[in-house]
Amino acid sequence: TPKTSASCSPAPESPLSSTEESVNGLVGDPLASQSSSLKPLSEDPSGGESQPGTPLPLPGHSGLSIQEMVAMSPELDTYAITKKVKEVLTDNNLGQRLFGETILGLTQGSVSDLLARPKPWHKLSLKGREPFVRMQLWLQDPHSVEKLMDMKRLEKKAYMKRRLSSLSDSHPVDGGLVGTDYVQGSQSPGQQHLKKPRVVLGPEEKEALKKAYQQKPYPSPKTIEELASQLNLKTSTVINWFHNYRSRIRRELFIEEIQAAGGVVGPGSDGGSPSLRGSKSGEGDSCDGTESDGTVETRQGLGLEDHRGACKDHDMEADSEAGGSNNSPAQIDCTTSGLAGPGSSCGQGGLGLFSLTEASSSSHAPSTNIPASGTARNPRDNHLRKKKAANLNNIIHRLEKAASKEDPSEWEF
DNA sequence: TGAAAGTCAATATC
DNA sequence: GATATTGACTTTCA
Repeated sequence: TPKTSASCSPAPESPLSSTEESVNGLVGDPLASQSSSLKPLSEDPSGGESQPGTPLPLPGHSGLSIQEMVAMSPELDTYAITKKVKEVLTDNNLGQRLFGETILGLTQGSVSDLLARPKPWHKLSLKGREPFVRMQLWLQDPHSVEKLMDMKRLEKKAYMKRRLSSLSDSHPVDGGLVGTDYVQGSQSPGQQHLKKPRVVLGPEEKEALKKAYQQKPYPSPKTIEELASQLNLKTSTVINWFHNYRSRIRRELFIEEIQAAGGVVGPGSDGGSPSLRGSKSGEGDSCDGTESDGTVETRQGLGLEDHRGACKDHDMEADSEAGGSNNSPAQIDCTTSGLAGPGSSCGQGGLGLFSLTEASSSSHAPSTNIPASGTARNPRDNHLRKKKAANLNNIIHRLEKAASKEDPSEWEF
């Protein structure tokens, strides 16, 4: 399946060894031949306002759909691609919105997210790879910037035109109840119903949720309900928050791994051995890896009382390592999780498991005996160190759990 | 069926 | 005004 191949396949495609190669060196690449066939930017009769979700149709000459192209694509260096795209956009004063809507068929927020936190190729599903293939094609198109500039001009022209006509009509084009006032979708005004107001969690609520997450990245329904009632939130909000937080922490860690590896993304460079990667059940676990209790931590997790002894009380915003790494995203800092007892000290036995990461980030502490509260030269080093420690601890914990089961079929990773 | 992935779009921030 | 963040939702997948 796409997902399986994305996360577990040994990357059959030829790996790209460097940023430059991956961005510019696609000679012989199936996609390279498509580069010049990138569809000219549609000259939208409506005034150049393309919509997300209706990206430019793809290169026509081969008759390949984007899905087919994605499937055919060799492994791309997503980090290098986004870096290059950001560069080009900045250099040419092109906005994310225009780029997203025109080239990728995505909204500005999605583009921002994608450019800031690209996931490694092998972690992406086919769908997730699509924007990167589009970006790659765009970068390869010698007229890409030119076309986008044209589009920008067209948009500006259309905007001015509308402004003018609205002024002459003396009623604002943007007036009325379009867009933000109504639920997504284009109902006629009569059918429109008011949007649900966006929930904005307060700092205390976020803090409490983070603490709860540190204790249990996968809270039981009971825990969720307790959290919801104590924070006066809907359970769906709490559930969504956990989903989003897990997902975003995971992505943060991808980035960190990439950066720790020197910005080169290749098979394995995200620091995960395939055997450890992509294990759903193993990804991000609770402190004890079970859902058995789910009661005690709730009150503590809400920050209603100090629980520094249980899980480290640190700012998840600044160091989201509690989510673990891409190996097992949700981790608890081993220094305080209570798991770092005898036999599970941070780093012990983890050398091999982290050899890839460590090898590529020699400036960091050795993978063994990672200090609890890092003495790293800068917060980033410290952050990374803690993250690795947490990751190691989690792996050790799983190994211990597995070892405690006699029947190998019961082993859980 | 639950979790992850992917995305939208409102809102915050720069 | 552009970009970043994030709650909510849909789709995909195991």
